[in-house]
Order: sequence, then structure tokens, then C-alpha cells
Amino acid sequence: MKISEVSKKYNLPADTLRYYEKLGLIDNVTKESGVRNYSEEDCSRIEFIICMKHAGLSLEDIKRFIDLNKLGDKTIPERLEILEHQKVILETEIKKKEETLDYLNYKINLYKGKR
Amino acid sequence: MKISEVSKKYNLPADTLRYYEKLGLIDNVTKESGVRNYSEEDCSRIEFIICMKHAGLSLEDIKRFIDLNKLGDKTIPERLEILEHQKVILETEIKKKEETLDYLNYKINLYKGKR
DNA sequence: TCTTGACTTGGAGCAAGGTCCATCTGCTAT
DNA sequence: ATAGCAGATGGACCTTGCTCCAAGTCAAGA
Repeated sequence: MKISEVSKKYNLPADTLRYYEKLGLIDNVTKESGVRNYSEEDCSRIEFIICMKHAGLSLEDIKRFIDLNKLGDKTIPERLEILEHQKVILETEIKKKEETLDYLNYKINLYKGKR
Repeated sequence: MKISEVSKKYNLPADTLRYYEKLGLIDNVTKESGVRNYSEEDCSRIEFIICMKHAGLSLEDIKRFIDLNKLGDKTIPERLEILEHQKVILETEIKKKEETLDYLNYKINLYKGKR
């Protein structure tokens, strides 16, 4: 897959894809006469990155996770720790956002009464 | 309340409180011999800012809202629109985060099986 | 062959949201 | 009265995560 196709597929600018590769989040994509050709594996990696971003991890944390992954099974405890830590953060965020949603609804109803 | 107390109460650095004031998110706090003394009203404003930040509004949007508020009741429709727009965004975010939480749990269980 | 268009690179620039610093002022306790 | 500490100010600086640009390469169609 060419960069433009991957870009369209995941709704990420080509610049961002190259940027992630530069940071080491995506391994060096094989090139055909200088042009990137993304493999299935590269795409799975991109999906993983997107997902972890939704979970709230910074690019640096995602890189750390990927690097640990490459070091093999002995890093599983540490990876597990990262995931569980992020799980707590995510749960807290969801709770906070739900409370905020209640507040928004309360405000909206107030305004509707006034309108 | 002195800035250090407010800072502690809301867990916001003093620099950030002054920064918000500079941006116009908080009205000029009255000063006693040069030292800020936060009123109840100032505190409510800070609570509002924190809440709107949780809702995902940018500082610029929050400022817009506050400015509209000062213009009186005729701006209620516009304020309502901001809130309802943000509500949709918030709901989407919550849904996305819940999906991600499922994925995290799935991953965590995978790792626990391997451990 | 020439042009067009997608792709490449390295590096600069940008927006948001702070964060830090040097310098100064003004209580307060010793 | 002197030291020490909280606070003030203006402005520089920082981090994250892109985003844009200039200049160059390459393949394919007219």
C-alpha cells in the first residue's frame, strides 16, 4: 500500500505517518525505488498506535511499549503494568467525562428554561 | 483566598492561575497591596473553567463562553449551541474511550494468560 | 521528450497550554 | 533592621504533536 492509501484508510496525513516512522513507532517501511510500500504488519502497527492514542498514551509511551515488545516475553510484566496503569487513567477519565456530561445537560436544561 | 490556597484547592499551579487571568478567563482578581485575594466568585469561575476543560473545550472556547455570558441574556442561544455541540463531542469521546477500555481489557487478559 | 503528479528528504514553523526565571516588593518573625 | 518567604511581573522558554515547505526523484501518459 502506498502512503496515500494508508493515509486515506486510517485518516492520518501522510506527514503524520512519516513522522511516526521517524519517531520509531513504525519500523522502517520497505521502499520500492524510494517509495514506501506499507505491509500488512505496518498497518497493524498503525492500528495499534491509533488505539493506544485513544487510550490516552503519549507517543513516547507508545514507543516504549513497542520497544518492550521487541525485547520479547521477558518484558510482559512491564507491558502489563503500562496497560493496567493506563486502564486506571482511562476509567478515571470516563468517569470524569460522564460527570461533566451530566453537568452539561444540567446547564443545557437551565438555558432551555430561560430561552 | 491567596493564590497558594486556591492553587492547592484546585490543584492548579499558581502560574496557571495567573495565566488564566492574563487570558481573561478569570476577571482581574482584586489585590491587597499587590497581592491577589480570590473571591468566592473567582473560585466559582475557576471551577467552571476546570469543568469546561473536562468537557474538552479549549481555553479559547471557554473564554468565548465567558465573554458571551457577560453580554447578557441575548447570547443564550449561542451559549446553548456551544454547550450542545460540546455535548455531542463529549458523548463521542466517552463512547470511544469505552471501546478502548474494552480493548485494553482484552489485551490485559491476553498478557495475563501468557504471564 | 516533456510534463505532471505522487512521492522523497531535512528542517523550519506552528498552536496549545502551560512552565520557569530574574528581578522586585512587601509583610512577618527574630 | 534584617532576613526570609510569599507573591508579583514580563517575557523567554518548553513540550507535544503535528504541519508545512523547498528542493529533488521517479514513473507514466500525451
